[in-house]
Amino acid sequence: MDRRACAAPACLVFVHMFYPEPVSRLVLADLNPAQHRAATYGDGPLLAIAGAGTGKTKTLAARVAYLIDQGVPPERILLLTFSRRAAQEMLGRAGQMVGRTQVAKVWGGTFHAVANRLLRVHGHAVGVPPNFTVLDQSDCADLMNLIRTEQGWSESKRRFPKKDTLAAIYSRTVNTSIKLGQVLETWFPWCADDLDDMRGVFQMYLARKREQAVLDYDDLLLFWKALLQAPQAGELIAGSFDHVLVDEYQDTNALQADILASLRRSSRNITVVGDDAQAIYSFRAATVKNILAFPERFPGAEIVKLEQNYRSTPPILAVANAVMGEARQQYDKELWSRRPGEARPRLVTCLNETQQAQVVCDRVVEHLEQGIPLTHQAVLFRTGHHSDLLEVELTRRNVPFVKYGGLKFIEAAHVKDMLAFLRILENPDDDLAWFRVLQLLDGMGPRHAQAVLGQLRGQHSPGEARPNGALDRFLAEPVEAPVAASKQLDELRNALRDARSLGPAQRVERLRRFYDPVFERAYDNAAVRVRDLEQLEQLAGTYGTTRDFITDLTLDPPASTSDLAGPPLLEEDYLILSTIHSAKGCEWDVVHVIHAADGNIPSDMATGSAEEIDEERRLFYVALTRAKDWLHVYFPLRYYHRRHGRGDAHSYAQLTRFISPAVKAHFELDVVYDEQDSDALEAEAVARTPVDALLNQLWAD
DNA sequence: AATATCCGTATTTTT
DNA sequence: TACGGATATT
Repeated sequence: MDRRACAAPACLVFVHMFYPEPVSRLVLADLNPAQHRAATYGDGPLLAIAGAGTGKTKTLAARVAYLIDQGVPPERILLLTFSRRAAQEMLGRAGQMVGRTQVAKVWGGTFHAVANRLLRVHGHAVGVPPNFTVLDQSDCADLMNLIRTEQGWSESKRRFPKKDTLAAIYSRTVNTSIKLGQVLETWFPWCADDLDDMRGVFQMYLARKREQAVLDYDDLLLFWKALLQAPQAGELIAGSFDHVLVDEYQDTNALQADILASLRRSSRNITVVGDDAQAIYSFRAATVKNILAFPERFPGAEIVKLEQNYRSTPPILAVANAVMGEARQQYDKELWSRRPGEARPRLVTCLNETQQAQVVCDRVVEHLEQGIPLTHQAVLFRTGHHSDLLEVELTRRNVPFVKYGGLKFIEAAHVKDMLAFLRILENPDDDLAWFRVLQLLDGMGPRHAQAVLGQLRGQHSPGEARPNGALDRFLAEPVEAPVAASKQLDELRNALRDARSLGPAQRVERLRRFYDPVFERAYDNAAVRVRDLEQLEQLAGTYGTTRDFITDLTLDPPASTSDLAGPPLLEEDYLILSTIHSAKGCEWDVVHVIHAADGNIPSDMATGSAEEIDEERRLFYVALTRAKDWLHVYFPLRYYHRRHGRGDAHSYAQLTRFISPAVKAHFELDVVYDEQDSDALEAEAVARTPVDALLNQLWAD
């Protein structure tokens, strides 16, 4: 049946009379009044404030389905999400309502992925060639470092910001659209003296990127914005979407808000969904202002609030609400739930990190025996390495797990190497890729690599269009290089020559024949890493072009190595370990939050300002609200310092400040160590220093 | 003189 | 993983 024929509601009723049940009816019957209002809102701007677990995904999915059902062509719907996973989830659900083939045409993905897609087609309008390659954050930092070194800053006596700081400052400036001087003053005051020199570095950074046809993450957004302002292309792109929907709007930045405004110059159909209480990405220049100012930027916006929580039991919500109730800024919503379940969240005080790891393992297994599979349980923590000890313990006990966040597949040196080969083939002007590849050869350090690169580029002064042909030149004529490298240089030449005419998977295969021997000498645990390369090769096989393969890999990197693993592994049951940031939008039956100590949550790195602490509080809130039925929060009393071989240097932790006495009252308090241990510990603490004794009293209650 | 190599140490969160 | 600093190698 052709649903697109029935555009008007009256027509739906008509269909209802003659067909068993029109799809949109089925969908909407399931929604509460607020969700229904959001899903079926007509034309014009719509702001949905959706608290944690209030069925946001369901509502947005229903809205997509509803729009399609109303006759909006799916390819004229743009759904911007925070991650690829979120887009897939939402479109998957919408697909169940109106059919997969329809939904497959919807433009869905992250801002960056959509920008990439548009720029491949329309980039010429803003001077972006279609074969551009994308720099990830560490590539940017590397490029900054290259310039930094060339400028002599690495040998200079004067302190000058390091590459990561430079990249962070640059990105912050771009994403906030604030002048460099003010950015330094506000967020990097210790670098304020370097303003002028930094300006020079950034100018060179820009010039380099342009001549190499590479874009960094920020460029994707900047050029998308520019594209929208270009006379013809802008009109064309803005006009090609009837509806724009944005998820997690609280975590978008000024640049993204500008893009949306440009995108909606004529049509006013825009839906944004978000929760100001869950804003946790200000370090990426996201600003809650976007969501707060939405009604002003899009006058006449309808505001819908989703407050009924379907995820968590009342006792879990009570804790979460109590934590947010003590926030400086008050949020005018409070979640409530009708879900059955009385199990109170548990606050587990452990002696130390080791015991914490053991108790977490114990409880995970208890829940497993109770019938809750590992995949329905998650351990959440503030930073990637917080799970180190736990990982060891889980491995020891043969509990399989998958870790999200932390060190990613794409950041592994050998994966970056392979990607660099592919980047050369895709975009021979990508000097960063050349630089990396050349240094893999024997006797080739930064100096020689630079020299070879100079030869490949030919005589060329900055700013001047370069003759296309670093790769052609490399394949055609020998280069001057250290003797030690000459044999490998020939092999590299052959590998690149052969690979050029092959498809993605065959390319990786051919390049590996060159790379594997190099790599086995370069890295110690080569055996483990080889598996990654095999997986990379396999993954490449699922792509039609190398271009798609490598951009996808940089824009939506697999969150964990197991993302790449084949079906057999995925069918197994495994525990989820995740940073709280990566846990956004997810939910589990059982959630274990570990390291709930001040210094970890809030992180020591983020206690500089009241705003930062507020964000840490929201982060803790996000962690708590991931739990459906059981919530365990763990707190180790004692932290050992980095082992220097001697003694047992340690310090005493304080329970996170976000669990105040009032909040604590909502918890079931678990003591998992002997009273004796605790007494001994206390005595020791008292004896050690008066300061520790004071601290000790603070949590002694 | 220019690189390569080894060692110890620190590292927030991510598109 | 990347760095700074030291030493070894060409």
